[in-house]
Amino acid sequence: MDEAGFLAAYDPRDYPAVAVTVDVVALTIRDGRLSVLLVERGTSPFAGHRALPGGFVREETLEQAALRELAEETGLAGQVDASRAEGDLDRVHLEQLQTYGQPQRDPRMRVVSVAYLAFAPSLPEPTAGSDAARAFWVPVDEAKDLAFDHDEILADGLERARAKLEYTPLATAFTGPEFTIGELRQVYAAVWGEDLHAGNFHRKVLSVPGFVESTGATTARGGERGGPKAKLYRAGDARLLHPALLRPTREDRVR
Amino acid sequence: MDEAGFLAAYDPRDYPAVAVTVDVVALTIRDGRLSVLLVERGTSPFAGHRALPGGFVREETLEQAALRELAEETGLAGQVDASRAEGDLDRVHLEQLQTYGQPQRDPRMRVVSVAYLAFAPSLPEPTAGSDAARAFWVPVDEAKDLAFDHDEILADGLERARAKLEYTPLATAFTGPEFTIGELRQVYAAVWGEDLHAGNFHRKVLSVPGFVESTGATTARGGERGGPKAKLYRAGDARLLHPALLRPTREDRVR
DNA sequence: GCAATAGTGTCTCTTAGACACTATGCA
DNA sequence: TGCATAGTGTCTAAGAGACACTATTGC
Repeated sequence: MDEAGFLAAYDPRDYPAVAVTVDVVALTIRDGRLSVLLVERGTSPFAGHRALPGGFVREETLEQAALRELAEETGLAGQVDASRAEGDLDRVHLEQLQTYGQPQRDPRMRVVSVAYLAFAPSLPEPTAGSDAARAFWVPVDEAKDLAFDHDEILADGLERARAKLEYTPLATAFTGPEFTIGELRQVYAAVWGEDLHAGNFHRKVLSVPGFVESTGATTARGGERGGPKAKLYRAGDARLLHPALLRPTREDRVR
Repeated sequence: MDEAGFLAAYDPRDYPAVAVTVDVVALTIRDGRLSVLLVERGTSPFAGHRALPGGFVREETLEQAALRELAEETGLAGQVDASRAEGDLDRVHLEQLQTYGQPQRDPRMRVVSVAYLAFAPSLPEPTAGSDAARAFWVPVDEAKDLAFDHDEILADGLERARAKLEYTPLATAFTGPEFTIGELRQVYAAVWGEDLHAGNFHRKVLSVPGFVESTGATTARGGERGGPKAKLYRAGDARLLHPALLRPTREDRVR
């Protein structure tokens, strides 16, 4: 940016207008399935198609714009709306994903969209009757034929999420503040789409420094279909997993 | 983006103007040191400061904009300028880094900048007398006090580059089309800032499927200070290294 | 000859993962 | 009682890294 001689004589009106938006790939786990937040479009283009929630960037940071869109669509409060007591969005992990700027990605005008990726614990269904009535969670394998280039954005978000579970403790962003090792394993299974060996997973998680720390408590009762009470853990202070928790090897991913 | 009711009534002139630029973190290895391409700013703000090369996005993709800026600043030809026979930029690896959009990052107006990261083999110094006379390569540990938020962008680019060498074969983007294992090791040493054990590195590189493939040839002569002729390799077909080539562990990176 | 580098051999320690097993608690 | 789950033990194979060593070449 800001090439010296260029900007000196620059007037924004000399250039075709470019709009900047944010789109959010918000992931959660509902009923054991990895799901993404979608909205239904009412107007052309792509009327009737589903799309990622998003909107124009105002006088705010890009991250604030993403949080604002997320709060508006889910009907949940966050830092953005201090008037509500409960800050459900406070526990949401938000990171920038990638920026999409193909000239024709929006048929109306040049729109550059900064995509964000959010990991959320299981949130209530957006309440009907609110502004967010048209937003809903959809299992990711049923989220196809989205508007614009949102199929591609979603695919990029999913790949990022799957990779991040390998070397960061972000799986805990999908759980409540306290969780069992079994719940954590179900997060990995849902995101990666494959079951993991319970015993080996258990030992592995406890052996990675700072991944989880014990609360000392256990669940009030065992599993619905039997089994002992499980110990409860909370997220540890590690920001990276060392050694990492690698996905089961797929040779075809390599080439 | 494209929130339905929102866009229907949208007029770009209703919103404060936002400019979109690209900035490029172009890395190469010169004299064994990891170096970044910088330009000197002639005008306010930050007159006299060094900055990353970049400029406004025109009617082109974001990636084309980054390639164009890189070609303009280095004076090297690429796909962008088909009139030149040699496409030195063809062998440059380019990927999107991140997008920076803090409202006050440019004091004049709202500028959202999409940063790109480039890995280049050792390129000739930008020729004096050309348009690119004010661009130059600077060892990364001497690239400080850059204009705008370019210190942060450079730091993010370096961290990305270091991480990418671990699990991708992109180190070969810093070498010529044919290289020795020793040259490859020097790339890793320069980017990571630490020496690697020659023997173990050698065996490791050859053991990763698809990282490198033998050309059958050897260097014409041994090293300048003695040693046998080394076998020559070219990049293999792997896009990911499996198993990865991890950096020497630093516990302090984890928390 | 000397120094530097290419490339290989070998040993140890850690980790991933398969498999087996015990203990607990719900229906 | 039967079954699912929590959690642990044990074995094997692979990989990282330390160290040693030989071979080849420039000076």
